[in-house]
Amino acid sequence: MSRYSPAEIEAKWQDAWEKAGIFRAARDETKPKYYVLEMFPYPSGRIHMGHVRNYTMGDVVARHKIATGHNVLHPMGWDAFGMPAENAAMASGGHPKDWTYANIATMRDQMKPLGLSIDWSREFATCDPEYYGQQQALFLDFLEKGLVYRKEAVVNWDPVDMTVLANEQVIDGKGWRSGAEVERRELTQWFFRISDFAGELLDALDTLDNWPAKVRIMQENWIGRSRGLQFAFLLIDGPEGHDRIEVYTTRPDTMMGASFLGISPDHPLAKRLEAESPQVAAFCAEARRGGTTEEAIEKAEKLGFDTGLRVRHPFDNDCELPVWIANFILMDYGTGAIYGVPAHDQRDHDFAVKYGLPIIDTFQPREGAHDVAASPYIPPKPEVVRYTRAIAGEEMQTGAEAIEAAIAVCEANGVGQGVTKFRLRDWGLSRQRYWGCPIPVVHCDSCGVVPEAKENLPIRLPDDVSFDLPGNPLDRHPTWRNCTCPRCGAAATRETDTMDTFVDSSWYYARFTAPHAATPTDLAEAAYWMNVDQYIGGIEHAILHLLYSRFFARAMQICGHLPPSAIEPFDALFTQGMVTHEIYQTRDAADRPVYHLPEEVSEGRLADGTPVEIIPSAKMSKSKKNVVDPSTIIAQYGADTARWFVLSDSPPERDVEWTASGAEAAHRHLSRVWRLASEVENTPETATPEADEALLREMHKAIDEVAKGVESFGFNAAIARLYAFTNTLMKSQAGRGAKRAAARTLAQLMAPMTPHLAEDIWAMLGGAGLVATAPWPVADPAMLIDETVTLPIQINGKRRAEITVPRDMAKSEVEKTALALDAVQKALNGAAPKKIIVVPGRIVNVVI
RNA sequence: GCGGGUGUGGCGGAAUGGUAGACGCGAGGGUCUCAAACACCCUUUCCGCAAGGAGUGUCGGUUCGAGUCCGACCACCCGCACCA
Repeated sequence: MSRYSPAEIEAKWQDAWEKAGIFRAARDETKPKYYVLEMFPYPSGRIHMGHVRNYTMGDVVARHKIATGHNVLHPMGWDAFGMPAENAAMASGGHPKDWTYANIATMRDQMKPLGLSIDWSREFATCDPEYYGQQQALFLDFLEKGLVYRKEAVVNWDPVDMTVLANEQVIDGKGWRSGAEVERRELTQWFFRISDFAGELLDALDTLDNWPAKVRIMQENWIGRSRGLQFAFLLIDGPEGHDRIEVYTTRPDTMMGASFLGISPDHPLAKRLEAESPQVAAFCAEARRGGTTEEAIEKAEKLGFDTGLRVRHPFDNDCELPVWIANFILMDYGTGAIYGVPAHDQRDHDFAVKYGLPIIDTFQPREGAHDVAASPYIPPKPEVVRYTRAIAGEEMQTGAEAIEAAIAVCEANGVGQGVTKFRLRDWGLSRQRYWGCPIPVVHCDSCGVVPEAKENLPIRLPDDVSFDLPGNPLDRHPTWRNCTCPRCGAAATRETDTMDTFVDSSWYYARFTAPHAATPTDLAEAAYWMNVDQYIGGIEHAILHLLYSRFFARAMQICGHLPPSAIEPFDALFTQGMVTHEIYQTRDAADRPVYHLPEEVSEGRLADGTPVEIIPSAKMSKSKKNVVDPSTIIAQYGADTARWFVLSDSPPERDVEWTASGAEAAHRHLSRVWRLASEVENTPETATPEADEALLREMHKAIDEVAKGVESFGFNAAIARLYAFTNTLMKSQAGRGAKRAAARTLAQLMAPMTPHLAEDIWAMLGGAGLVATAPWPVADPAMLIDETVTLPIQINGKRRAEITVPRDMAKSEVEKTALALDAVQKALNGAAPKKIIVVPGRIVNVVI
């Protein structure tokens, strides 16, 4: 073989790794453990470049950790339940199970040629009964501990997917998957008690130092803690059973400015009135409809209905406030009722103006005036204000101080109490779908809802189902739901709802530590391997998956399935950018856009010569046809080229644009490296000691900088450094020994990124064993410091000259040398410099 | 509206407060070849023939020295959004 032949060497080395079993993980107390995990894929059909980028990053981390003496766990599996499988079944008449497992087989076959350091013996799919059976066991444990419960609730109903969605899965009033307008329905559903953990999940974010700040902030906002006062207004002549309205406010300091009371159309009082009055019913129907329609319209239109009822202000017996039903008040936040202070709140102001309600100023800024009739006065930042209608001090700093003072006064007067509320609500997990984990409970006429007995797990999905009708096939299955009550033995029916697929991905990381255990986890294995030291995936999971997983780790710990140390499952998180590509577009006869695959376009034209419009790079997507198939690239250039390219060019957290020229350049470079290595043995033995020394110094610098890049997710910088070192090596006049050492080190440094090429070179140059397990090279600090340094000479901060001097030359000597320069003398023009700054080894600045 | 982020050549991007533009792409020129492919070499921030000057979104500040720190602004991107 005389030229770089990736197809040959990649198969060869993958085989060698497999035979050596070096990626198989086992507990070993003598080594530090390292668990690296990439977010497991949904088996949608084929892998895409985004997967390649994600798994390559994880592989670089894993291989670097192996080389630095860690016991590495690097598993892979499949997030295999979900709607697309059912949709495919509905469209083509197949079975979701067949579709899913076929996709898994395809994608596994596509992934293996990438040469990832994965322990495939731990592979599982969440749709394997062995996995979801353990998930059912977890569910039963959660049920026993009160971590999951059943309640009737208004839920988000996706009319297209015909299932319920969690709040987190509703984006802009639309289903996260189907994009359909979400409706509100009242159903009895299962919920995880995640809101009980709201405070803890929020506080613990502070401990996640190695998570991106962005993700922590997003979770913080999502959990949404607020501090306020909850109290009641007494109703005057309210309907029977309604003598008070509870409200929650974060601004009790402005309570004296209240001019109306608003309740949600879903508030119990509103419902009571609705039953009595067709007018109220009509209004509430209108208001509810508005709740999920186009946001822009909703925002503009505030709708209110005066009930005619009145409440008494707790601090002013003479003050009576009207009770309105308003469309902007949400039943599921706070108490579903508010008091409006138009003078100090934009929303209340809009409402008051529209319906002619009073605007009562409760404080004014000390300087200047503000007409609250025109717009509400909201202090831009905490400032001292004078309360004209105060419940605490007359003069106070707005913000937290005023609010706490007002709460204290209210509590002292028996008006409510200070409370902390969260935006986060319980996680509804019931889905009216087939292709998910069955909820292991039965409904018994005499015993009610009964947990399934653990020995009956897994409750398997039936295979004989049809998808010719919308809705849940489990509901219409003739026999599957028939069972006996685990408690009384009478005939009973199974729950036909399945679990949200986010449940599956909320604990898979723990299952990987003992994928074949007869219980959800094996505590000894979990204690050894957890936490995940480095988790890598997309930012799109910043809230849903990562928040649910954090809840699950806590819940599993309560049930004894995880050790206390695993309360936060992911020590470090890295969110990688996407792979993008230009979009090639033409227009059809009706001027509609037609997209073309990159391989159909050459020099801006289709094969028939039609020019294409080039639309700037965007995330690869099948609909825009701006995709390249990893398997095609591997066949053309090899996996190492694909790996090298997705890591180069852009920082890993940012998007990287896939270009044909970039891929070719990557391949060209790898060919050059291979050729360079293959020619090292032809290098003459003799060379100058200076050339050898210079090359070895460069080698140590490369070791130092590449290691820093690899350790800090600076893969693009590490690769740039490797390019530079390769260029140096190619031009070097050093002798065979020095070149061999340098090339071998180059192989080691490249091994995390291009493992096959690295093995081949390593073997070629007589490296012992596999480079994958060879100890990572260590830079000699002495070799990082040069004997002479080139110092830029600045005059007033502008570079004007440079001098090359011995590294340890005395400051005074450097100063003297610099001052003697023509450029400096010319600038000084006979005068003495005001000041000379000498930073040893760095710079000289002459101030004139 | 609230929260967060990012602005550096034709492009992707490098730069512990110390030579801005590493490395790659693209472009231009050249060597090899009958020719091409492959490979290799040189140039490539801008203005200028040059000497030299300007330059990291804008305006200010701190500093001997600012892409980097501080303040204000502009632009773009992302997340959340009638949350009381």
